[in-house]
Amino acid sequence: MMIYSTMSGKKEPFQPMHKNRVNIFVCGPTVYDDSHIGHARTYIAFDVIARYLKHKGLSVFYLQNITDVDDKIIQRASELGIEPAVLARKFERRYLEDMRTLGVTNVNLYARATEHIPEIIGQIERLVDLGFAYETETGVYFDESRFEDFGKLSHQTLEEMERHRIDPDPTKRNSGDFSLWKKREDGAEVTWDSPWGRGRPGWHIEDTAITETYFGPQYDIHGGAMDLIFPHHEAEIAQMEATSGKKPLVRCWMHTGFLNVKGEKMSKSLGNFMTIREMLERCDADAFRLFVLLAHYRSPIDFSEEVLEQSRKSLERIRHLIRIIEEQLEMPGGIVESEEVDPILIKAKVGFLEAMDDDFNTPYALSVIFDLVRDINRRINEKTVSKKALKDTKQLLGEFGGIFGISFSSGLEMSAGKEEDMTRDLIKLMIEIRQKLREKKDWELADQIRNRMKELNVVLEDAKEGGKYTLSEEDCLNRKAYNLR
RNA sequence: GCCGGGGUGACUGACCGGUUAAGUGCGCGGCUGCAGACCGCGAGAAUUGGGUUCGACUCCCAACCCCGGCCCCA
Repeated sequence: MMIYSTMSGKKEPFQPMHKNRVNIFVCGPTVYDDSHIGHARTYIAFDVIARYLKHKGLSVFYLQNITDVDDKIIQRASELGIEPAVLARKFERRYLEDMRTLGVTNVNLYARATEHIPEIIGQIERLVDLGFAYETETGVYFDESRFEDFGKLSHQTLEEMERHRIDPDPTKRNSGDFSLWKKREDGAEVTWDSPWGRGRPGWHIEDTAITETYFGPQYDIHGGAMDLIFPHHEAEIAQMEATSGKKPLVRCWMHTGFLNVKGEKMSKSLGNFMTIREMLERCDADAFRLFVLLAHYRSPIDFSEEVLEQSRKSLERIRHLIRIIEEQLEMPGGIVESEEVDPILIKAKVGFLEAMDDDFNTPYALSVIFDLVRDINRRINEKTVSKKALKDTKQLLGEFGGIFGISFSSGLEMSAGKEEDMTRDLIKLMIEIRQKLREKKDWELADQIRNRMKELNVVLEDAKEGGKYTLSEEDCLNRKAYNLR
């Protein structure tokens, strides 16, 4: 399996450090507000990566931090006149709800920064003892000039990075030195005791404190979006490699591309964002997952209603085949019987695995799925497919869906409450009546029924034997004009 | 300025030095009373200029353009 690493700038064979075990850490959110769909893109991508690694038989431990102490949280909380911790817990809960709705279910442990303060302090102490960090009146800083590898991830030199820093703290030795501990005597803020007085952790230290706690000084994969490469990940490398003396901190650095709107990065500051919640009000989570997977994880993707709608229709195409297969399987006989595994299925399976093994090429894997769908559709029409092959197809699509975290199943047999049972019976009644009318060639009345039903979101489809129906789903982001920006 | 990622058909978006990517949309045909779904066929592509090559969307060089990072950010 090949994975692209930001460090080397190319695809490298992936070998876990410990036999079958993969330790993966992905930078989590700062919980001061609802997450937007750009965050969702990254977390869906890594969810699928974790799912695939598991599918390969690896034992995956997926760790994510929750930044629950930070300037933005403190600021937002004071604006709202509530405790920072209350604010952080609220948005952490909402974030976790969003992830569950999106099917992002493979994180083994969410680690809060505030629950690792002793580990953070311990790591800073070691850095100070080793001479990589120093204390000033304002806090404790990492001395980048002491760490010669600084810049190796973002491929920059120290001099290059020192330019254009905005208002460096005057007590720092080098303008690029970053904060490990911020001294804060102010009683209103969130603070902890430390060897350097009361204060709170700097930006980067929580991640290495957390990963060291659960993984040790080295692990397999570190993920995040591209904007974290510098300075955040660079700082993590400096902190941990300086502390432990062991290199590299991680074997493989993986970074996702942005979700853009009209070519620009979606972000809070630009105001062009849509929260996950807003999106989910209008769109099936599975359609959004497909939208994300239709592009490679490292490529930027441009979000628009139109493309999301295209994704929804593409998903329908797959689901429709499953529906057809289920119908076919219920029909007695009439189809060629065979016990052989169909070559079409082998081709699909091999193609899918090859695509995923090649740096998680989900767009290509999807094209393999669509090829399979087309091939099976054709064979169903030609009546040259065995029931076994249909069962296998359904099973295989289920397997692919499981890796993508997308339900490809038809959705027709949803929870059947009494009312839904009755609705179904009523629809079937209408189909029967229409059938009689059609036999009498009363097209006008038959069409009228079909049109009226369609207005009620029940789409009737005529077929030789009777007829069938689907409940049409709302367009992803239908009608309601939703203005981005 | 430095670093990184890009420029592919109407839209989204991959692979690969020579063979159809794929999806959506569109056109034609089939099936249909019609429609839908489905099937078949089809149109349509590679920012520009050089170079390497028998042959380049794919490699190299240059130019142009876009996006991102360098304070915070998935």
